[in-house]
Amino acid sequence: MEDYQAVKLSRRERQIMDIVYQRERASVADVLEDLPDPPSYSTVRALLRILEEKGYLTHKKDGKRYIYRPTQPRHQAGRFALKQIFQTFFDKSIEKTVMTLVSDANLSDEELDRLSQLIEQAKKGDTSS
Amino acid sequence: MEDYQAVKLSRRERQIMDIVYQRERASVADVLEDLPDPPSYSTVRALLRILEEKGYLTHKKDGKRYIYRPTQPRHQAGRFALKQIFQTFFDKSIEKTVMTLVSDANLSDEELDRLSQLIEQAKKGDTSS
DNA sequence: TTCTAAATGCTAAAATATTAGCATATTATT
DNA sequence: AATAATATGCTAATATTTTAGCATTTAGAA
Repeated sequence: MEDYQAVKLSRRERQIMDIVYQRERASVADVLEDLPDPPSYSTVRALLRILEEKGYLTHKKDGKRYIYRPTQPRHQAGRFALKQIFQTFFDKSIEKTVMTLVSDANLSDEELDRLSQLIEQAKKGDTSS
Repeated sequence: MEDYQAVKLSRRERQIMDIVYQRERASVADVLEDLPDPPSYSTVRALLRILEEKGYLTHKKDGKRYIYRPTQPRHQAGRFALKQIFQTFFDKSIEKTVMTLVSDANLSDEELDRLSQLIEQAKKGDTSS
């Protein structure tokens, strides 16, 4: 099967990773604030510590508190996550995935223009694999 | 926070839901086959039963064995999952998400043409929100 | 510098998820 | 209709996750 990062994570761990990725960096209080069915402060601290032990997060001190960040770059993690999605829900088809996104999105004209450009580039550009 | 379906699922439950969505429908043996770090047959049965109790799956009999299917349509679940992804990793921007997909995809010319068409339609079509 | 508020370190309890195994049922074959 | 092979039903043990609480540290204000 797929060797997707989040496969290994427990429920709370995933929730927390999502929050930290969304915020790019987060204190314990930040995470607690965003967590559904919020547990106690020490619970969050414990989970952040575990995620750091497992190598998914690092922290640095900011004043007297810790600020956590993902170790894996956001963009890279996003790609992994997308891969998982289109494999699972869209017959492994990136085209179908994009179709769904664009159809649902109600993008602005500017956004659509930029996408057109990108696609034109792709058509001309690399025919490589 | 987000009320995303998978938020509630345990690690194994998610793995199994992914497999069933990927296959559209699956027997116990199918699931076992695709599961990373495969557990025992009865383990898989137990988890499928639990997922059915929770309402995520149904089964019907096929000969003497059960075939499980998701209760929520695949496409709908896919949309939810995509939403989660672009909120978490792409600044809530569908455009950025599509950009990443298209850039990484190496789509064929036909696929790119179809996407162009879709975008053209979107430009003309609904200006609504 | 002392004090206070607010943070982390650590450990162990409680809850939940994961697993295996034995009993029973079902289907197809002989 | 008896049998063998292959399913499921159920229950209880084990492992992991999730949690709280007490001890300690830290940074800044008085």
